Amino acid sequence: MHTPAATGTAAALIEAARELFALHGYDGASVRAITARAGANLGAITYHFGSKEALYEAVIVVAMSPSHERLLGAAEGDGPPLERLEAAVRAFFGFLYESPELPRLMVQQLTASRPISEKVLGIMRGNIRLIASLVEEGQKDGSIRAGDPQLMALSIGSQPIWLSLARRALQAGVAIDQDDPRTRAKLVESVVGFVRAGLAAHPESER
Amino acid sequence: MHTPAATGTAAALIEAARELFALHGYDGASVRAITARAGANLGAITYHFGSKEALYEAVIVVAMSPSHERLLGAAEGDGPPLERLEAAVRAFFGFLYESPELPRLMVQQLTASRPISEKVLGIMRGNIRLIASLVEEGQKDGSIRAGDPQLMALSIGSQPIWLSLARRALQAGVAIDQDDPRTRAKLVESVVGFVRAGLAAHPESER
DNA sequence: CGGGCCATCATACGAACGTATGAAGGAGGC
DNA sequence: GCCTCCTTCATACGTTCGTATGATGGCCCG
Repeated sequence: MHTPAATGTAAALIEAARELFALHGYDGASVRAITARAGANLGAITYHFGSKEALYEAVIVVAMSPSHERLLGAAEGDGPPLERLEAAVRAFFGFLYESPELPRLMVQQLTASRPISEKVLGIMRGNIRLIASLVEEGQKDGSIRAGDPQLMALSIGSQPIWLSLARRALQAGVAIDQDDPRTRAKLVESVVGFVRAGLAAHPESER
Repeated sequence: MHTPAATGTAAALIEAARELFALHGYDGASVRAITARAGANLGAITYHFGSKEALYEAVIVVAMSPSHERLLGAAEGDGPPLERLEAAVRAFFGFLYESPELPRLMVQQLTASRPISEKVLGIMRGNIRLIASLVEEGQKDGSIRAGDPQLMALSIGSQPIWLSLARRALQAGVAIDQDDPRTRAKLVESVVGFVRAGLAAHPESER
């Protein structure tokens, strides 16, 4: 019933909630902790959003929304589809690096018991379609091998998402520290190379 | 301090906890709900495991442990490394299909704020090393292109894990229903094809 | 200047949480 | 038959949860 938009307090609540939801999960992030971090009163969530649940929905929609524009920005251009796909992978990595909380929020939505928000599904669908259409374009001009474009898009998207999700585990488990720019660049380029090789129709030697 | 092993009640608690933790997260699954589902008394968790936290640790270790043996079973053999890698991908998919709760439990561990259990890290590390060593073998005999084997292993593993995690979202969002065996087989084979293409050194035509 | 409105505040309420406690049950050894 | 130990049981404790309530503050418009 509320459309709180972006007053100072509401925006601060969304930001604090994004951090705490990502860190501790929906149930693990208490209304008291969120309002305290936002510098707001305990009743602020109820007042601005109606309930904790509604705040969560607002948080994830706000966090996911920019991803599609980022992908779009990387995908447009006049280069060959394969190159634009590589740019999209790099852009997606970049976006996830800037929004490290997003994969955690997404995965909570995907694995929770309640139904997935229609807005979240819509954004996800749009991103998959965008990548799939690039693949299709490459298949038409012969630069990308045959195969279901949608499934290929999923193979592509899996890698940035999961590698961002597992950041802490990779650091602790196999000493891959994505906070180090050089390490991160290596990782990104490895994935880009894997995607390029996985898609390319002609087995031309690379680089 | 307890080493509960597998008495009836303790095993039932682990099973019920695995289901509820996967469904609702650590904080979302209450001790009361778990014990009720296991048909045990409210105090059973404290008695057998000492605390809810210790039960959680037991659950995830028990769930992850078989994965390494499954991968090992698929990876050994005398075929070419690329074929054994494909078998490993298929086996990993199969394992995740039989243990749909596992990715959810894993991702909770990876994204929570508390440190990741050393046992979980150990199993993960073992799986990555196994795949990486297969890649390395293929690079030595020239069948797999150059590149960091560990990073390539991460690209490979990302796909089964994330696609299992996103199962519900893929069903609701892009109508890919992994419960349908034919759909699932298509998905698995698409990933296997992507991995093969992503690794292969010689661009020989496939199939 | 005064009344209306929106935002923030302290505080309270009932419910659910994880854990602690001590009694009751029940099979096995002497 | 009784004593012992392991397990299960009902119940209670203190804490924290999300939300509700009514008072208080400050700004704008008439």
